[in-house]
Amino acid sequence: MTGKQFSSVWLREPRKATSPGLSREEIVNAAVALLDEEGLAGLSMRKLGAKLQAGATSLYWHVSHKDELLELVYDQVWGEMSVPEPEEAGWREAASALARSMRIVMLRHPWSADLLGRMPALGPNALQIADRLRRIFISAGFQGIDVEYAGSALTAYIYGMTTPEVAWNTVMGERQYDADEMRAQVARVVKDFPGMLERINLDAYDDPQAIRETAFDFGLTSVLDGLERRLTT
Amino acid sequence: MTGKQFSSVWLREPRKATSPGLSREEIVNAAVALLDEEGLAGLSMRKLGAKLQAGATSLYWHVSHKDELLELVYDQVWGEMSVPEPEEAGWREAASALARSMRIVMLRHPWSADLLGRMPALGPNALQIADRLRRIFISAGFQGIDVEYAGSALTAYIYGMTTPEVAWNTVMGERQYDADEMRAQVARVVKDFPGMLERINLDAYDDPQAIRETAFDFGLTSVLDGLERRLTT
DNA sequence: ACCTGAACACCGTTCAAGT
DNA sequence: ACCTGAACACCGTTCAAGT
Repeated sequence: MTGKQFSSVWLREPRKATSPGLSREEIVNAAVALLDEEGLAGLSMRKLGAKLQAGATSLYWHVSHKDELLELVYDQVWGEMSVPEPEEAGWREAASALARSMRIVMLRHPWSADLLGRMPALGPNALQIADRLRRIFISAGFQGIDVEYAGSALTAYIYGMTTPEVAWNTVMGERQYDADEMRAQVARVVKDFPGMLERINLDAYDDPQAIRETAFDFGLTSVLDGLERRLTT
Repeated sequence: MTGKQFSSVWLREPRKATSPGLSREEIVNAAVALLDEEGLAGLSMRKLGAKLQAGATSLYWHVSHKDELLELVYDQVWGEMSVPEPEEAGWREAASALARSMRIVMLRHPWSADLLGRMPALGPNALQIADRLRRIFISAGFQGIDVEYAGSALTAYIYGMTTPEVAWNTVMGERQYDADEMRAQVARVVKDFPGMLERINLDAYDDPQAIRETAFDFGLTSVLDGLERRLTT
């Protein structure tokens, strides 16, 4: 309709990093802090302005709209991930490390789960990880476009798995629920599906932390095994 | 902080489905229509009220807040998915069908990608799919909590893969970009990573549709192979 | 039982104006 | 070059009041 042009902060020159006024770095750091404290819904241009002791609208000089700000903080998140050089560590080791690192960072910055997969990842940190990801599957022996397919499958698994975990933590963090009461409520709603009732008592509402980590590794091993199989056939 | 209680539309009795006034069904249908037209950001209580020829705040009688409305439309989406009975179709066939169906539905209702994995799925339709998912991996031979692990891995892959696809479509749908120009812009930003430059010309910006489907199937086969391997070791 | 309007406390963004 | 305040067009939600 409106004919909006494709745009990204990373496709235009940043404001000169000169001395006076707010720097991009200051803004991003304050934004990340605010996001960590109050979540994605808690980040408003007004609050961020206040945090920087500036007028709410001053930010629009450094950033053309809120989405650009989000692109900036998004890349900051990619910068927190650590992935070993695949040529040294071996591809499976590197892939596992990437997966676990991505999960940890998402759990540390719950709001990042809302950005992952929805926002162009063209920032320098994101590109660095993307390059390492590519080299992981190159060194595994994939060729041509399969390198990309394998990479997509891995990252899809990682954040597809971690997003619900983050959402769960967020809901649970706001109020400590009684495990038995939750079980009872879910049981009520699930009563028409007898097979699912048993399962409710299987998985512990009590220590989700450990279970979720096991679940993550279970799936990760499966994905890597499945990808490895593509190489031999 | 606020001590918010865990709550869900599905945990309390609905308003009586009596004759007068708005019905839950009317509301949900109108909401889905509005979402399809204008996306998640386009759904406001005010607009939905107007669409129903009602005051904006009338909705609060049927729904205690916007999140409950979203839970309702969310379950509607689950209702559009079709999964064969795993005991008849065989587990791999059923799993593939579920995956493809989920992807299609997400592409049809782009806003659903923003809800998946973030919202409790306790509605009747969601539970039905969850039950089928469970039976898929039961009939595959998984036992105990592994049934759940396998199910989580599969669904994580599906929406981890489809969410970026939906986001891409949304961005692209607003304006038709020139494929060559996009390539050039990405090339500029990626210039420090020589290995990635080649890749840009590999994957066609021209027919993403077909490529994305191939990518989806590639990863799906891998995930299923990897899960199958858990059974034999 | 169901709906209304006014009101409250917010949003992102634009823009003329200031220094 | 950088920042400001006022203003515009929105939000979700509450609540007293209506029928």
